Amino acid sequence: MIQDLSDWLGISGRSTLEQPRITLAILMGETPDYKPTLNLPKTSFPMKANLAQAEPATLARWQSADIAEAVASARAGAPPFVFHDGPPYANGSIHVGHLLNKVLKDIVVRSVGMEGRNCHYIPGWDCHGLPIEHRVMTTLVESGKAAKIDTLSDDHRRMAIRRECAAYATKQIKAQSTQMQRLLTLADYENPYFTMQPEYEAGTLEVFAGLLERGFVFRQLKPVHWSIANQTALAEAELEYEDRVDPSIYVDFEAADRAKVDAVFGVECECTPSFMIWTTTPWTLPANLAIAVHPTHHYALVELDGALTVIAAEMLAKVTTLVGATAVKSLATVLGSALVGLEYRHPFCDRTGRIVAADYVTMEDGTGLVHTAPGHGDDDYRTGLREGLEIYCPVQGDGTFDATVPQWLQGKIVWDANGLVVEHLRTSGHLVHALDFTHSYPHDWRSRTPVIFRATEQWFIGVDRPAVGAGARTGESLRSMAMDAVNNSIKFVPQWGHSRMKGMIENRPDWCISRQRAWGLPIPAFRTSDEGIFMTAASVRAVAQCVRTKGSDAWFTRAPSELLASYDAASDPDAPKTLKLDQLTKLYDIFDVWFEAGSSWNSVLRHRGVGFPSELYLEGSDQHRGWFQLSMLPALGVVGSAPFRTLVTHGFLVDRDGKKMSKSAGNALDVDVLLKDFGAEVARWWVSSVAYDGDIRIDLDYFKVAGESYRKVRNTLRFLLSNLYDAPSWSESEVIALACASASESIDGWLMGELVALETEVRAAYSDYDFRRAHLALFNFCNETLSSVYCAAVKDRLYCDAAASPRRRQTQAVLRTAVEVLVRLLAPFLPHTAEEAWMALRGANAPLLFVQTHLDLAARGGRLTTRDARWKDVMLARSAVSKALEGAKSLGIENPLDAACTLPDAHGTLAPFASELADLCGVSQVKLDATAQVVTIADLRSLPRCDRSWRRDGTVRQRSDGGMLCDRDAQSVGV
RNA sequence: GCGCCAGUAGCUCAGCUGGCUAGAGCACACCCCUGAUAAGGGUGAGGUCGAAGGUUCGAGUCCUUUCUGGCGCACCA
Repeated sequence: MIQDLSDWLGISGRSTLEQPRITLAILMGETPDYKPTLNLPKTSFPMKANLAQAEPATLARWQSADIAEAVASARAGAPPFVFHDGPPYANGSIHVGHLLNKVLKDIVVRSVGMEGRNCHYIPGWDCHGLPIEHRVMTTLVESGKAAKIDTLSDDHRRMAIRRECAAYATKQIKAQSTQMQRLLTLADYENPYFTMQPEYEAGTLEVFAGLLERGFVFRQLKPVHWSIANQTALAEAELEYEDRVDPSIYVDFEAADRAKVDAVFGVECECTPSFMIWTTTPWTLPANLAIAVHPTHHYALVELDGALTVIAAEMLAKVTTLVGATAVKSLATVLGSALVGLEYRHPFCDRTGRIVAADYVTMEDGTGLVHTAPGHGDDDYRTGLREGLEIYCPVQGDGTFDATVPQWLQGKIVWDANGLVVEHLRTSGHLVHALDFTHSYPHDWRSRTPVIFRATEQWFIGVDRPAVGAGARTGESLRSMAMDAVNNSIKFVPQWGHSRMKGMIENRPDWCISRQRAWGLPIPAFRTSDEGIFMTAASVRAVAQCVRTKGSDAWFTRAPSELLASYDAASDPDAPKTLKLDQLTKLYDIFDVWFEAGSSWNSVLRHRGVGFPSELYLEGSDQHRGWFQLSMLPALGVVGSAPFRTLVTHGFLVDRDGKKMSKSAGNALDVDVLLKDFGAEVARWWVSSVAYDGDIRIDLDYFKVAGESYRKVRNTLRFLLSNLYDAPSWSESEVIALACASASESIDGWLMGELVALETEVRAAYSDYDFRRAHLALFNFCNETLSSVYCAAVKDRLYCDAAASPRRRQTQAVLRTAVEVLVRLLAPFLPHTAEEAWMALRGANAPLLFVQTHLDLAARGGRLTTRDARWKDVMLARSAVSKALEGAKSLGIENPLDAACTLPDAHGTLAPFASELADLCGVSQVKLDATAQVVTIADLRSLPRCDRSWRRDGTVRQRSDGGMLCDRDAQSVGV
């Protein structure tokens, strides 16, 4: 609604449009140029961030000034915040997952530091293990060195490999460290921890000694992939799957007691029935101890060409066709569970086995009755453990049978045994059918020979064994302690981590901690002269002492007596009575790398005096099963409590379609490219914006978005800084006091209220690890509160008021306070940019931003600590004006300074703000009207425009210098 | 197959214990400014809330099933 100008002014009779005096200047056609008289913005803080070049410079400055050390000493006496880095594996270039993880951690380190806490963050690396050994071995094989190494003695061979691995790991760590520092992360990179450091290894052995002492450690048979050619256990990564032809045989196992089978099926058999099994590894039959059936599938007793056989009902047709049976008659059917407990006679070993139930039995291949040899299969092994069967493995390391099998098999190698077994079964009448079967079969990646599954002795940490001896929580098992910790003492962020980890702990099996490799920390066990095992808590501690100074290489280069130099059998209650140290020989199992990483709370937090427990562990959600759990179990066993109070997990990065990232799929983003194209700050800004608790989509486009948003924040900072070039050099407390003294009804007062709220909100979000919330609050504050509202409103007074006018100075005090607050709040996300702004504000010799703490305006702001609720109406009025102005454009009022507006103010709520409304709405004049219903716009284009402020506020007239100026500008210029 | 999680405008996300016409930012369209200018401002158009059932006076919000995707585990005798 547009009113006539004279109506609006309410001065229709008396015109303010006086005939201006015609000055000489105007006669001469000269208009004074007022631009030089304005206080236009000026700053050294550039609009263009140029991050790809500027960040490395900042980094170099930080490194040469050792800011990690500077921050540490500044916080020396402050309350500690213990935060512990989970060690990434020292292999390969860092990927975007590392970027996410390390930046999130750095945000914690820096935000906690800004709160004044002392956070000594030590970065770590996981160094041992198969991926490195595998990679090194591949190189050695390719270069032909492996053959030479193989000719060395065991200790020398292992040392040769270990030296290569250590060199490789060291190189990887160096490269990764550089990349992580390039992400502008703040950590003690001068003193990182590596799991291969001697002191670290000693710390790991101490943990192991503690577990041994509490009775959690035991040795037991377990099937592993075994290379006959190399006489070693192999890990999954060392296997290559190739097609292989094996005999596929169907075998009848005769029931031990006909009457019991009769009873189960409710029929009377005329001859002894059999259970038909299927296998493609006939050589494992000598180790058969059981037959597994599925408890809820149906099994039929059938007459097959005169013989009675039990077979899964579902498999009947398939099997009879295959074996070519002509007369098939099903006599009765029962559930698998009914068969459980029945016994059968082993076809060629003098013993009986029994039927057991197993859920993993499928109806895809075979007969639905699964040959079970606990010494030769993982499933079989678990079934065996559950059923209390012996983990029987008659096959020796060289692939031959021992003396426990029938004589015709003794000493035969398993591959020859296949044929022998088949022939034997054929002769004895147990073989129902045999054919060749081609399947994918694991092979040793080095010798290219097929591997076998063979039970070997391994070390375990039992999760259900009660703690024994003196110490915390005697009688409790690791599982029960872990359940207690998960349920009662650990805080999970996000919350669902609780149920996830609980489920995992409920189900986890005993922890197999031994590996048969060279690149790792040896399990310091010895073999005694009478073939026993010697390893006690005290002996492990003695070896730990040796390792502390000489490293774990000592195990390979020293004699047992040297390794046990500090061991005193007399004072070791667990020492075997007949112990003869000089007759010990070393065993060569190494620790699962998870055990090493899982001991970091001891090797790093306790040994280096950082503090225990850690306030926080922060890793990807895969670590619920990994590092979190495998750190918690040893700590519970040794200390009785978890090594962390809070677990924060982040999800995994997926591509824009939600698909997993992988190099092979070609959807992986290269960190170096991101840093080059966007800079670490934009990457960090993106990380801070992400909802990290679930899957995180990542794409170049999202970095573009983050870059835009970063620029917005940067430009807002720039605007603030650029209007402070001539501000008095207030001290921090002076400027805060001045800013906080802003009148509640002033734009400055409003901004101060918003600023206090922002500081409170962002700090709370940081402490909740809700970085996204902090990010959004900061962005909205810069984008909306500052850029769109405050800066726009305050421009006029900053540019046009006399430089030293109280009103302008007041606003400058608020601007300065806003920068002080923002720079601190932004520092955890954007350390480089925040510091850049900080130095633009305080000069290059300013004290280090990262040793500052938050201003804590809420505690210092007096009446501004809460927002003034009256501003809500003012802001509503402001947006109503925006809309009205939009409508006025069609009438030719395109520039808001050409407009005046009337605001309805029935209850006088706007009245106290009257003097600020024109600036706030960006128009030349505002009038309040108690009777108006809607905002109305008036066209001021026929009023003279101030040459300096471009406003048409009704006071514009020609001044002594010949220019058309409003009162305020005339005063500013002094005419 | 099992456990945990997610699925709301083109994109990233808010929507608490179920209740007015489902919100924000970005992107987009149109416009303004040219004294934050390889900047700044305004307005606007975008959604059958993965799908199907159910509970309820009423569901994006609760229950069941299902689809898609992620993490972890198990499995191929």
